[in-house]
Amino acid sequence: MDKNWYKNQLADQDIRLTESRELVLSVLTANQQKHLTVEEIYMLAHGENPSIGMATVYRTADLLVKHGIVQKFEFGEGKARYELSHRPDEKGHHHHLVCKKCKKIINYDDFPGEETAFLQQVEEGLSIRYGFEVEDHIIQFYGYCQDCRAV
Amino acid sequence: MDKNWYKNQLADQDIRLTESRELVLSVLTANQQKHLTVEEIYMLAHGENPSIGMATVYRTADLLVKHGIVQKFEFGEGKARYELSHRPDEKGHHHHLVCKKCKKIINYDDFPGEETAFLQQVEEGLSIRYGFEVEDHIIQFYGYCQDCRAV
DNA sequence: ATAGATGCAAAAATTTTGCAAGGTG
DNA sequence: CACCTTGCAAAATTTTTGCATCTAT
Repeated sequence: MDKNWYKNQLADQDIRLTESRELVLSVLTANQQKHLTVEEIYMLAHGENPSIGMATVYRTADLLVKHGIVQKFEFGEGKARYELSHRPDEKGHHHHLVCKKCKKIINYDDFPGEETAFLQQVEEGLSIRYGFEVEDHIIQFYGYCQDCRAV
Repeated sequence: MDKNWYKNQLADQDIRLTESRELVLSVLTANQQKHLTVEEIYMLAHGENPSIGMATVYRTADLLVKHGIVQKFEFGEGKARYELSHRPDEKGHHHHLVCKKCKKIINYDDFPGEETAFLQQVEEGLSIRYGFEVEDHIIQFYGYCQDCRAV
């Protein structure tokens, strides 16, 4: 991925490119498979540039979510996690498995065909029946991972 | 639904049937389509029996979630919501649409065929490829509702 | 009788906000 | 230069916990 891929996206949406925002985006870009918490983003960003504050990370994350650049997830831990967004047809698009015992979060991306078919049907139906225009979705499976299931 | 349907479920899982738990379950039973917050459950329960405390509602909700009787949802509001669980093939099973503008949460349950097929394939695949045993899933669509889309 | 459940209040943890100062287009 | 953004600290919110008391089995 281009090191500065987000500059156009930001400019196009009238989001000022500030040092903090670049920093948050670079942290998320370097950890795309990791669903980071605000605290984790803050620590990583702070390591690069200690002048950044926690509130800015919260505000930046919200802003990027609102503009569709970042996706917010919650896994019942009492805090949110963030990842760069990937469209369903893009490389990098994935969903999550959450282990109820060890709380591990596993990414998976193995069912593109089935998912596309399912989503297409659902989104079409929602548009027709509810007048609802889907922009995004979250699919999570809860259960027991290989390690915890064995016990 | 039988007024006391949960008594057996609780007994079978060695959960003591206390007044508070009965109260929380009766509130959830009476509001099955409503994804209540803890505070809302507390207010309704407290109206019936003022001796119940907030901490008990938190503890009871957790307990019921752990035993699969209740499902916990998060919609990015900074607080959790709870509903009685319904298996995918059960009447009452539904998913949620969340409007990004007005924050309305809409239930939908009209895609049993597509969903069943999709879930079956995915859950089977997850079991084979990841050794992950699925117990539950969350599917949410984010976008704009009829009212907010119009603007 | 005994292990488990409850209420209350205090504490913890996460997220939000006000405001003066600084940065971006 | 006007407006937006930031950092800091304080505040607000939600959730968790300790402990003495009570309760279900």
